[in-house]
Amino acid sequence: MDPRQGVRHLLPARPRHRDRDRPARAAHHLLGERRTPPGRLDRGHGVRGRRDLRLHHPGDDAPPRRRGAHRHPGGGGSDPPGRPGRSRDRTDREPAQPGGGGVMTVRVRFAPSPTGYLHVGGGRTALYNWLFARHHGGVFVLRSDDTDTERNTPEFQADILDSLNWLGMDWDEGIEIGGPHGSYRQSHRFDRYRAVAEAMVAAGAAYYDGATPEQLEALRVAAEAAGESPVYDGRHRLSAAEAAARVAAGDPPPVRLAVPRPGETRFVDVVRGEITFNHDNVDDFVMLRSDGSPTYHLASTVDDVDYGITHVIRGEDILPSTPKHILITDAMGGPRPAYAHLSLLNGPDGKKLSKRHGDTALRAYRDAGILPMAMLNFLAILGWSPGDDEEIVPLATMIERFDLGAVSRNPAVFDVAKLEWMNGHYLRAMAPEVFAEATLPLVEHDLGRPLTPGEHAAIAAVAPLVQERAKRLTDVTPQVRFLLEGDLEYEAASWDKVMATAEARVALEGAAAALAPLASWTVAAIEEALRGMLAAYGLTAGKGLQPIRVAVTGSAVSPPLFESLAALGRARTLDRIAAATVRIGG
RNA sequence: GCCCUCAUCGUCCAGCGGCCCAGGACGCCGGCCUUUCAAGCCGGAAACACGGGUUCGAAUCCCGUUGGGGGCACCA
Repeated sequence: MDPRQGVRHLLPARPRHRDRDRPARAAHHLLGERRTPPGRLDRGHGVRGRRDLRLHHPGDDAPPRRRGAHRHPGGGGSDPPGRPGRSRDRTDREPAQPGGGGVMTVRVRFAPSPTGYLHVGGGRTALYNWLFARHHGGVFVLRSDDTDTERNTPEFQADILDSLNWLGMDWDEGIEIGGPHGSYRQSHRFDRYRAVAEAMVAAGAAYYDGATPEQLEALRVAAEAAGESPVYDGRHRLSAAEAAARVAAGDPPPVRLAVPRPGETRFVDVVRGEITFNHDNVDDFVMLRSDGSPTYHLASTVDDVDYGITHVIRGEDILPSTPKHILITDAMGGPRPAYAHLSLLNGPDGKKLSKRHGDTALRAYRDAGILPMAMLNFLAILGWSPGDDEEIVPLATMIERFDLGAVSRNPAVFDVAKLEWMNGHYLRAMAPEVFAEATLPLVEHDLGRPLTPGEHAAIAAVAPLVQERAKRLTDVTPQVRFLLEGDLEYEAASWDKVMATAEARVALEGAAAALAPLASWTVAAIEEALRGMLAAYGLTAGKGLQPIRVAVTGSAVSPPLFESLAALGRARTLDRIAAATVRIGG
């Protein structure tokens, strides 16, 4: 981060004025020039439809309104005539450039903290941001919210990048690739956050606090007993002199935001509509810790302002923190971004998705043979619908139709069964060569050794048949195991069920006799020989072929038999039939 | 405890006051096809949480109840 930017934004403070709702407003004029006149950016409202998409709120100058009109259709906010009655009239058909103002580029960000593997919920949040940016021709920023130096690891950082790349999402600015705003790592911007916090103190929007943990705890207990919200109201705030004394004594106090009370923060959430928070329930939270490091609220908000983020699309878990972010944004004099809070993902029991429900990390699905496009598609329609009844949605269609206003408000259950169905669909849609190419290395990996040329050829031969039968890439190895060199293992249940029949011995001996003299070892020849054998002995295909299948593949479930035998080769086929015959007898 | 939020089949989504005794998808059940298993095709069971309003008319609007989810740190 360019340190000078901080200086430019942090001109001397002016006396705070008395607007109780927005005490920090004075800082508008201190912390940098106001970008666009209010109202200008608000032109994006020529939209109607399901939900409002506010490209920008005018901030303090005009109350949110559109959503209300929508929610109360009778309330006078009727749609303009001449609009097609299409129910799916998307709200953000309107381009990112509001009519009257200058060009406004949509800028969104995904800002994970590298404290764990990127999980599916994070992936979905990233995807919705990405789709929104691509839909509007905007900018997708990848930021690293790595202020928690204790818990961050390079491994997790790398995993986030890997997972995003795996899904095929690219970013226009951010970590790894840089951009006009510096390193995009919060850990590199502590000076900037501190400067903002100090400027806010100077402007009266924040203060140094002297409350001890014990005092805080006592307040919390008292509030709970009184049936009130456990919010700290700044009663132990320090005077400038006291704060200076603490600093001098080597015991610097933390900086808290001065939440104006009474007061309220109201905003229009793009997916949820109008939301109001009474400041009696908003804490004077710590922005800057006593060690000078920023908390999430400060760092994230400062970055959103500094990076010119226009739409903050994130998980619903941060919805209750939004008034804090708005208060800081206002104090900085930045235009408020539009907020969109996505509902969270749950496990099958309706509880927050966790390891307890199975895999949560994207990486785990990748390792378990899920195709990136399947995961992407699945995540996309988990909480959003492209508008028709299609479930398989090409990427281009997603981008074309993606609409934040049409995103579901319901928490969604992450349904692995549906993911697998979708994965099977994408697996089958692959070109056979591509499938084989993707699959063979995986088989080698499972085996822990390279395939011999013979095995390679045999597996490649049946790959298209396996392709139709796989739900995941990892389903392949078990299905082609019988083609590997070495002894065959019989699956016990299959053997017991099939080989106990009276037809088993007949079929095996008949097959050996029919196959041994074959002139050419082809699928067609094998089929002809075996069907002839069935007819000769009066066996149905079901009865007569299953023993051969078990003898040769070890299981009652396998790729189609004739092709399997062809791939296996005559010698090994006959060996296995002979071995099985002996085994029955013995 | 306090605050926010959500509420249509088991699950995801459609539904934006009459087109809905509610539509699609996954899953489930049955059938067809068939050399097993898949795939595919056909068919079936399966939901507007509850109670009040508003309205000629409500799954759709309002209020309440109940239930679910989230948040309430010098974590993010």
